[in-house]
Amino acid sequence: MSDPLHDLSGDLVVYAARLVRAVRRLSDAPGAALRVISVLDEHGPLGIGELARVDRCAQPTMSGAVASLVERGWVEKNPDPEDARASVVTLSPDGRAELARVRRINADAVAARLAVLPQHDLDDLATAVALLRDLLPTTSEGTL
Amino acid sequence: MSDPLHDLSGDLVVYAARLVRAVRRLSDAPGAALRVISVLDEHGPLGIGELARVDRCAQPTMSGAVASLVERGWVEKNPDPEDARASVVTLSPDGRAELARVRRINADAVAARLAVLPQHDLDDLATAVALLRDLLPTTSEGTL
DNA sequence: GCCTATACATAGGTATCCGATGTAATGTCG
DNA sequence: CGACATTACATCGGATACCTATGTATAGGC
Repeated sequence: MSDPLHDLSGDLVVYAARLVRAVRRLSDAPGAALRVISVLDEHGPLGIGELARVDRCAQPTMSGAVASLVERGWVEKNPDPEDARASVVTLSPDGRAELARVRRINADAVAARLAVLPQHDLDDLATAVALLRDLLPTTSEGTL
Repeated sequence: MSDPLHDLSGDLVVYAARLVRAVRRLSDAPGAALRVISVLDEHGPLGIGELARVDRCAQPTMSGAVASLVERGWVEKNPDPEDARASVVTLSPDGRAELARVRRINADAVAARLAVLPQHDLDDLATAVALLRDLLPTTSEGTL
């Protein structure tokens, strides 16, 4: 009855969720905002709809998220020169700095904790990161 | 300037967050409710305050979460026989069934995805799960 | 019997999401 | 070229999930 692959897959989600929840409290920046600027950092300037698809949220949600990011000065929103309906959202220097700040906070916490866990070495960490990264399709849409 | 431990630690959080976000959409159950019944499943009956500490949320938040769980029939809330101020929250059979259902959905998705990733074997998954699990202190309170 | 600490509940506010719906620009097709 | 569907967003109304501040009742020390 016990299927190791299945059981471990379930555990992976549970522990990943708890890690994320613990780390989120370390910085006061809203999670939704961080996700958006993180996506912009990786993909470059994108429209509202594309951002929503990549972030797996509805388009109105992304409209609101981008509006609040503009208020914070973390992104710029300009009309698309090639399509008067569309917008182009660009990461600003302040947004890039904020992203770096939060990532550093997260990394500090995880790295410090790992340093006192002798049973896990750098290879284990690299393995975990590669597995989590590969689990999510970048563009296509599977069940995940 | 590049520190592999630090960089990988940051990436771990980013990819874990994306995995969790992707998986959350697979079931329609509220995430807060699932976390609470998951904690009850592991720890057994707990009071409101203890639940809040374990789940890293404020006590009023947990009061509300438990109230909605009682409405759904997933937990029972009874007065603590040894302390008239306190309550004891207990996982119900329906709650246990819901927990199993969502865990199965999550595990199915992750396992299916891993099955088509030849570069990751069961050992890699076990390594990742162990690392994520050990990252979080069970009771004490570090920076994580 | 006080007085403080503890276990919750309530009130009020913010952030984050959703679906439904409206608007304006784009592309298509006869 | 004009009707029409499609696309890219914005707005609205509402739900959920958090928070802080504050109130209430019981417990326990002296």
